[in-house]
Amino acid sequence: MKLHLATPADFSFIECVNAHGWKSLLPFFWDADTCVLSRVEDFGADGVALMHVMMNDGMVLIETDAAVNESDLTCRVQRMLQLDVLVADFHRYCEKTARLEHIPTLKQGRLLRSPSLFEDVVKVIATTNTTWAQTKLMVSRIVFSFGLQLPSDPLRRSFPTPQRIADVSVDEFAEKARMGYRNSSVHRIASAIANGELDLESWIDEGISSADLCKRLLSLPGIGPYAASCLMIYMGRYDRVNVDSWARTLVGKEFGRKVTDKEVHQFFESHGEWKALVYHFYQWADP
DNA sequence: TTCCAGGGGTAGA
DNA sequence: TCTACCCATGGA
Repeated sequence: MKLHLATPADFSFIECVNAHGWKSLLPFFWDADTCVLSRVEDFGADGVALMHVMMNDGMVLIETDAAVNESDLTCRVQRMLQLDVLVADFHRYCEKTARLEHIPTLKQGRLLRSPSLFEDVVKVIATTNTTWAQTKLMVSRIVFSFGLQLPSDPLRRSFPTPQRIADVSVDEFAEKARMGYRNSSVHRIASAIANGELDLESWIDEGISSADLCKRLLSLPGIGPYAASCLMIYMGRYDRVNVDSWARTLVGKEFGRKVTDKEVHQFFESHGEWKALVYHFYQWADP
């Protein structure tokens, strides 16, 4: 089936997909030559389908290899591409701020995210204290071990639901996912969702303050300041910078010396509610 | 062997 | 609030 979605004038599909590394984590597959983003998606009662997302005549075109619920499909793609996230105010701020002028021109500001907050949480945990190569391996092991097979190509699988992970013991999960000390965090979160103790997805649309949202995210096992700030970016909250080793490197170059996390935060302090996006799309003098 | 990578959790000061 | 230490994993 085919479906078209209208996009805001300040939306760029390419910039959204390329904004960070998520396009390289299964079940996402990004074909840079054709500019088609695809992934296997578990539509529950509608089954497992292969989804292709691309631009067509200024609109987002979604193609699936099986009939699925149109409303469900639309919601998932809108979340993936942050079509519901407003960036106009951020672009206006960038227009009058040094080293940010390129952002509205390129229509940057949206970041590819997973169809569910659960998947984003698991993937962010998989980025902590490890290399990007290891992150990709951890995520691919989760997908291949616990995701559902695509009927037309059993080698491709969906990202598992919390229930699929909760259905196995933490030892079995650890043996297959090999996420090190992160195993128990992921399994605990999946189990809490599966048994009804935790309703992660409801956090997305709740109109709570950034401070309260941050507290909630920090209450999750395996989620610390860095991970919480990353997840807040995906939820349209940019007032906390996700200080990582790359941020310390870049700000350290600006200062010409090693910097503390506090100094990295201070470096972005003047950008107020846009701090995290500024870090993400900042034009560094010597990257 | 040792270090460390897109940190988190904890204890102690 | 800060520092120090340990935490699995796997590549360099």
